[in-house]
Amino acid sequence: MSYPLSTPQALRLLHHVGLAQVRDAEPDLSTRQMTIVLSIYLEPPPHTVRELAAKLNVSKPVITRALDAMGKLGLVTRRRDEKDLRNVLIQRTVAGSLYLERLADLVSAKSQEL
Amino acid sequence: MSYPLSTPQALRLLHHVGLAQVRDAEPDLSTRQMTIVLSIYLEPPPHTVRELAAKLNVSKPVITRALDAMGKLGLVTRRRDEKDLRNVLIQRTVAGSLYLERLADLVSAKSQEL
DNA sequence: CAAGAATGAAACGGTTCCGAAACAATCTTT
DNA sequence: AAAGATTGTTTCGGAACCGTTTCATTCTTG
Repeated sequence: MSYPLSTPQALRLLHHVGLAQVRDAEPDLSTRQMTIVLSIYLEPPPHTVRELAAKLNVSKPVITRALDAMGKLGLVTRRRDEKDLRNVLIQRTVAGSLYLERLADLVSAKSQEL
Repeated sequence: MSYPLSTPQALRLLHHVGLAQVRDAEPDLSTRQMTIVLSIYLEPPPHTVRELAAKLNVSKPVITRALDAMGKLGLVTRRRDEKDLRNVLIQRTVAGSLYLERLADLVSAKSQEL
């Protein structure tokens, strides 16, 4: 349980996270990509292209391409659904978990110091 | 003063903010652009291209182009420094303040509910 | 089993972004 | 005043992303 962040505290938190992302030469994810990864890791599976497209209010190709890019980074994987071969099930990876864990620690640490 | 956010809470917070950004058809800022705006509004002026480039660890053209884009959106303005005409002073705008205020309210509200 | 619906991916053209190098304007140094 | 340094912008080719349309595959329905 935590008290709400004040408005300036909220902005400083976002600033800090952004700075860390930008400064590291890491290929930093776009806002869309980041939101997609978070959806996959925070909400219960199974995840499909169609579902994510609907939830984010974007077209399906946007999701497909984001998955291509993030798959190349090893943050997610795709597997065909054996129950319905039209579906593609999006799966988590160890690398993706580590990535988000580091990110969360960053946010958590900064919010503590505000 | 607030207790630190737990790691999953921190990720949910980022997820929520990302979702709001992506769903609104608003031309959503890139991570770099967002970080630049936050730097301009959170840290004391004056702000120059050179200073921002150094702080974000990116090249100067990156800043120039981001300022072009965000200037078009009305989030920032540029003015030449009269003391040293080589410098460009980056300035805040009303629209930019409103934009960040809405964003901060979003973060603040969500952090409260976690 | 044939026709239509659904799913995800690929193709296409246009826009935006990037890094590196080159540039114009201004200041500083000698 | 001339040479060099500094600042921000522009240019260039290449890469990434977007929205729309089209496609291949698979399922569902009549």
